[in-house]
Amino acid sequence: MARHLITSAIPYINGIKHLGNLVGSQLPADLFARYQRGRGHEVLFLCATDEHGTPAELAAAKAGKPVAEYCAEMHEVQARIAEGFRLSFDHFGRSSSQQNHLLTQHFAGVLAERGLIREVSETQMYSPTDGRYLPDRYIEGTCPNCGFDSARGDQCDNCTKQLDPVDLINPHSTISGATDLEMRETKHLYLRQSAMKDELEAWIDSKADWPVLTTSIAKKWLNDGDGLQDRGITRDLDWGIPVKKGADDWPGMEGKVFYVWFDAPIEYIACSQEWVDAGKGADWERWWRTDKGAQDVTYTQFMGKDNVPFHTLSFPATILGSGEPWKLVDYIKSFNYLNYEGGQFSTSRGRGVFMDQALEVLPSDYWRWWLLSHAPESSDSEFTWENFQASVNKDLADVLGNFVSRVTKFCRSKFGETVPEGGSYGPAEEALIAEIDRRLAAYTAHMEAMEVRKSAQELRALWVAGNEYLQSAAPWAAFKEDPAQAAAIVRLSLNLIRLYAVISAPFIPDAADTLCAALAVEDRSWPESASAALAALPEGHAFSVPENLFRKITDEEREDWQTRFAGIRG
RNA sequence: GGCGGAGUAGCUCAGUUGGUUAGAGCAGCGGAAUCAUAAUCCGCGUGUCGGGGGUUCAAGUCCCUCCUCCGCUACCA
Repeated sequence: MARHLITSAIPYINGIKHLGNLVGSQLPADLFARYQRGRGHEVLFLCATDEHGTPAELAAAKAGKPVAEYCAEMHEVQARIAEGFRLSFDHFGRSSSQQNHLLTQHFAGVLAERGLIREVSETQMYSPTDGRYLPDRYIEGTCPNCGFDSARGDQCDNCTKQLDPVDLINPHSTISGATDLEMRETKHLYLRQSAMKDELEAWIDSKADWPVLTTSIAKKWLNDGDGLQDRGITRDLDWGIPVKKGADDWPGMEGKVFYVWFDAPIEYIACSQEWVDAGKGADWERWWRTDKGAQDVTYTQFMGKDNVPFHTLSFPATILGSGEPWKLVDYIKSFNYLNYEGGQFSTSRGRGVFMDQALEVLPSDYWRWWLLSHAPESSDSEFTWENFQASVNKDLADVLGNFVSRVTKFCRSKFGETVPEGGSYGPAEEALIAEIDRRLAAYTAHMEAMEVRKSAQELRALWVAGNEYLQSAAPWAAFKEDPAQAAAIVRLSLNLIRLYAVISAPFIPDAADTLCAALAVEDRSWPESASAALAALPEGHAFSVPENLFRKITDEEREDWQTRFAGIRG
């Protein structure tokens, strides 16, 4: 039995994510986790909320709540929505957990001991009005290069020139509008990634099977300009993990916290400790420590392309730099972006469909199917309501749902609610079984390779094969001449439904559960061969006709949703 | 500007190491069937493979060049 450690990029705490975020990390990770569990492998699937940083503090302030309270509430909100989408995390943790505090401080201490952290004194914009240091992009002013009047402190959106906040003319805080900004000297810790460049590059180069998107981004950062740069891993903030050297204070770093992108990936590990402490597991080290049982673990990470640098470089630098036997990622599956009706999803402008809204409109299976079958793997892809309506109606309601309906109802009317006896399989049945065998192997191979769209395509083809068979076998015609023959056709078709339930579960878990319950299916193990799998329901096995699996989206609904989600949510 | 991705049928997309008349799903048109959620099944494709040039017996596929869109560009996360 193989062992799979699977993590999804952890969503940021300040608000509910849109469907683009979902399809870029959590959803494909869940697909893979469900598939591997279905195959009978041992899986630990982890996700968490990423809770630190300036945006979290500002969102809490805007909500008029202490940041700890705000994060706790938003964590609950995101956890409930994740359940709504049937994201099967073994644990949904928090980067603000006590476990992550200790582990992050541990890593910092070890890295310092090994000479991989240096202290840097630098100047940083401070806003007395806001009472905080401001990240570069929270400062706006006039671009000294092109005169654009809302250039951000890090880069001008108009002329794309990279800037330093001190270059801006008439700089002001985007939080308060305050103009009384001043440069203050402050000390920060930098992770000496540059010292690890060769080691990281050799590691990346050894990953020939990774998606081009993943390796090209990593190599760009490794070799761009002067090569991999050291990275600041602390911030002057109140909310975060206090800077400590292991269990000891860090002289000169009082009142500072670690930067979110230092502690967020470490939460992947801490999350497994939370999982144990929550009573859900017994041993986290056998997943993470190669000296304590993790040497046979396959670790796969899922993320959007914007997260790739942190997962290919910063986090591995932390792991490798520690010199300790932590499990490194084996495969990074990265995704492009999902666009919305000709533009981008926009959190700030409320453009597009957000996870909570999606569930208000339709059950999760509809969304899971569309999003996964259109996952932005090779390039950015686009959500349109028209495509969504057409795909869901055709694939789920017509091809799969109707197949279940016509088979079970025909059986009930002619033979009752038990798998009918009699008749035998002929050439048509053998041809079907051969086709299912072939397609099942292709489907399994695509799932194994995390080829999400191709998997969906092949799964759909398996559903279609059932309709083709049924149409040509025509049990409704056979019944008049040779009821035993009709019985054999129906028996095979009912077994097809059972097979569909089992293999479709990673995509549409609720429908799979409904089918398994209706057909009284006990054994949901992944089929190795079609002939065995299609004999699982024996003659005389009792079942019940399920409600229609999927309803259709009407034109009126589609039009209504199109206008409702065009912008400015709420 | 730099780096990366993309540009293939009305729409969404496949097209391994260059090799017969460039494919799938949807939509559209015609037909079959009537078990079923008016669902299903069968048949139907004259596409400048973004433009131009080149290599080759042979290019969607390799090289050069140009155009368009998108992402990243290290202090948002």
